[in-house]
Amino acid sequence: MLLQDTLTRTQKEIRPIDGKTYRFYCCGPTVYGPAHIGNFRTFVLQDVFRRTLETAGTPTLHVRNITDVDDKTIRDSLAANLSLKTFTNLWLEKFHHDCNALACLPPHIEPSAVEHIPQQISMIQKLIEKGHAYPSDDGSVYFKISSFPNYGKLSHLDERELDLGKTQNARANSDEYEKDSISDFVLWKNRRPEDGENFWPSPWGEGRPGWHLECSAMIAEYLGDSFDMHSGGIDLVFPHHENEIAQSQCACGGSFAHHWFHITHLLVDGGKMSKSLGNMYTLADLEAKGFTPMELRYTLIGAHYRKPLNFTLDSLSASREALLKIAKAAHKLATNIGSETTSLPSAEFGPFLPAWQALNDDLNTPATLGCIFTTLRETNKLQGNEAAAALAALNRILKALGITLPEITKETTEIPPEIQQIAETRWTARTNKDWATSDQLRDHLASLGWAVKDAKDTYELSKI
RNA sequence: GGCGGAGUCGCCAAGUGGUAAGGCAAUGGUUUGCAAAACCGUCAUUCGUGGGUUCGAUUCCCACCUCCGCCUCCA
Repeated sequence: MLLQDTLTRTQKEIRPIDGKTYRFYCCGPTVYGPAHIGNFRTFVLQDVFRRTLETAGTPTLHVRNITDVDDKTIRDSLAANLSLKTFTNLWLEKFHHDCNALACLPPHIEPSAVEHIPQQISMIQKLIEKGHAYPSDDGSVYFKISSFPNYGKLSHLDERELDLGKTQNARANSDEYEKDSISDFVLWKNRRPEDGENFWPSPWGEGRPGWHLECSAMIAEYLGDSFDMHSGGIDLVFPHHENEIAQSQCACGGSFAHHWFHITHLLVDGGKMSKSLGNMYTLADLEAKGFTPMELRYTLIGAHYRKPLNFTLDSLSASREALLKIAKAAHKLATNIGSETTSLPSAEFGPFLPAWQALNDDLNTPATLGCIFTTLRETNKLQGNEAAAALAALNRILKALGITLPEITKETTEIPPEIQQIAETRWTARTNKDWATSDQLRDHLASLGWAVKDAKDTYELSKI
């Protein structure tokens, strides 16, 4: 498959370096609160990427960290009067629940930052030894950007005019950590009162690791100095990923990530999602409004990953109908297969080849969905083996997208006897062409929360 | 200010130097006593504005307008 690479700004073929397993790292959540739909856009797209590779027959090694020690987790755990571990576990559990509901495959390795502090300390030591980092008087350690000429390649710093002077003044006025150059970033933070009991011993005194370092240390541990891909939200390009490159290449050598895959942020109602605007949705929020996780997933893959996705509640309703439409078409195919089908489901994409090609063309999920509907119209009349092949192909595509279809078989809900009684009475009236009574009873049923649909020789009751 | 992105039907959203996918909504028909459901159709001479290049541009170039994101923590 072809995929855009942030560093080179070109589309590159996705192929494992070692020719076997595609090994990639995703920046995971900071577990200090519920993940919102913006977070999940990133995780869902990464999941589609992985599923597409695996569908094509390439095994993957998916590593995604948990950031469970940083400013926010410490601040909020103290505010909640819980230990850091207890606090972050709470949100980690919630995160796993949401991921599962959204059909995101669990990463093969999910390292916790707080459990890799020794690795982080040894990486800092290596950086100091090689002259890429320096301790300050207060016991913090900084990365020396001037020691890494390649700094800024990913975010194309040379093309930007970073007003470092302005930033410097702002920092100088606050009693922030000391550093030689304003752009130097912290690797190890000295112990401070507001950290409570959350500090660890180090050669530079008690303190805790800097955020950027966590990922570098865990990557070195599980993927080594060179691996296939690094992925995350677009906001992480600078400075987070830039800093990771600097730390990792200086400490370990190697080429670090061969491909950078960044997912653009989603917008809500055309603007930024924020708590103050009240449009920061979590999965639980949407479920409370009656939507399903799958409807959210469908919505999240409804726009190309490099374009802003304008999320609205209406789009969730549209997704619901669209999913239903696919489900009905799939059901029709299944019905059309009949009993005389002899061919085994093939591994080919058959009539759904255009959909598969779109997916492999820079992960164009919206085009893929479009192709599915177009093809579905043509497969509508297929029978027997052809229907079987089409259905198998459709299922392969849906699996790559991580989409599961809603049940369209009639749910056998319990019908209360009194409701059944009214319906019977109405049916009798209807059979006698007593339309007035029939319609009146239909309205009555509706007011009781039941819809009645007439067929030729029978009727159907369903809850509204 | 710098960097990056976006402006395509009421909404969401692909795409392309050769005459605009798809979904939702809407709407017509078949069906129905009427509905609902289902099925079959219809639905952008037009792609922010103004120029330019071209046989031809929505697609390339220039200018402008509007919007969004980043440059501090952020998926």
